[in-house]
Amino acid sequence: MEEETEAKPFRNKEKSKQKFLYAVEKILHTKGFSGLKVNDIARTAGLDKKLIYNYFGGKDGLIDEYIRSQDFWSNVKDESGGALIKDGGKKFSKDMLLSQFDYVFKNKNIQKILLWGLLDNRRSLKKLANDREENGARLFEGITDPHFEKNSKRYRAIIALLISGIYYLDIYATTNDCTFCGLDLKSADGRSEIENAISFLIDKTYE
Amino acid sequence: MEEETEAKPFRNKEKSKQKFLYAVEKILHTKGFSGLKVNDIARTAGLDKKLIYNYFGGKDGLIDEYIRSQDFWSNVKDESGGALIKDGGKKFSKDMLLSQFDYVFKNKNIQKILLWGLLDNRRSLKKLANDREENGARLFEGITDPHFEKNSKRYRAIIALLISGIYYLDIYATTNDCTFCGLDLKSADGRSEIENAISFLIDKTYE
DNA sequence: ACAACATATCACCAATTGGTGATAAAAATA
DNA sequence: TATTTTTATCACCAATTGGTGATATGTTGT
Repeated sequence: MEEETEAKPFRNKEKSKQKFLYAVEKILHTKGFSGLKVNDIARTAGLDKKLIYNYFGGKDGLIDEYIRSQDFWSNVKDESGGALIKDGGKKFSKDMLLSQFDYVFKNKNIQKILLWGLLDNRRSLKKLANDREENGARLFEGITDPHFEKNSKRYRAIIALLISGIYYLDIYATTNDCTFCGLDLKSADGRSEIENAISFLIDKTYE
Repeated sequence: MEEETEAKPFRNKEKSKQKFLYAVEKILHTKGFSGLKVNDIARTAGLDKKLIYNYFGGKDGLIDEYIRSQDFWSNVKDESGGALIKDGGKKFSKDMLLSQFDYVFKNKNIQKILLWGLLDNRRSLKKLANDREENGARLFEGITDPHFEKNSKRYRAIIALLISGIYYLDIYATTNDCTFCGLDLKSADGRSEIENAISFLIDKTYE
């Protein structure tokens, strides 16, 4: 059934590296952090563990490369072309928060990496944090800081609280069956309630 | 120097159990979750690991008991004696959130346990979650639900977001040097900015 | 004193961990 | 073809993991 063109080599370094990266993802998804053992990773990838040392310098190097391969902020884009500056970034903020709430809930890999950022502080995780900060800087310095003037820092604090709350609730909803403040964060009903709250708070902030 | 009364027995089951619980805390504090190995725990406690199996049934039992020993919500009390119902729980909500922001930041053990709630879902962690839910239920059902009526669920969602945000930011601040939304969450300045935001959002919610 | 019991230690186990040098097999090059 | 380089496997290592039965030592009651 799977007749491959024999032209491309059977042994392929890049393909093998990809297999390892995918193995990390798979184990992370099924067993969590504690399941990330070199032996397991190699077995999952269907390759010898020695290659992990040859190609990535060890388990840490492999994990670092996996983290770097996840492009977290790719879904947050300013699609309106700068026309929204007039509202002080209100619509952009709201859209960004709501899309993050949905994105992080669906993307379990990102959840794991966010958790990593709370457990460890690897070098590779700092790249992610810096990405977030740089991404935010564009919004803050360019749009909201001028709009809120004296209260610009309070606005940053509000966004920090909401982003963090969104992360936490999404991760909590995934690993936990329990409700949070009486809301079922897995149900469409509970989630739309959170969305309403986000929208409401942004509206009030811009009043 | 340490002349102890020879009356109390040198071998003491309860004292030994306490040593194990303290060892868990110590390791959690220094090495984190991954350092919690039976051998290390026993060595840290200065006792034989066999006792962990005798007294707690194993590592999991020990950890469960450690988690149960942490009384999370002890610091959240309604000290006003019901006189604050007239304001719809506004002051209580604000005080509760602000004190949690401070408490979780200072209490690193609680941070670890909160993280645990996002990683695992142990039985013992559900007790904590239930405590939080029951604690919240008193506030919601008794005070804020009647006050907000139709919007009672939105209020719950707002509190959920703020509590979660507070947890995340506190944990983030502890394990990370980086800023969050341009705010230094370790500095008094950055933290008071968050406090202002919490206060501001609650005010707006009650408007 | 003695036994009976609770408390704690020890020696040892199999399985798994991270890690490496020698070697095989495939590809590229000549 | 023969040679060299890259890619991958294998066998093996020491250290650590969780776990237990036999044993020692302290404590209590008679």
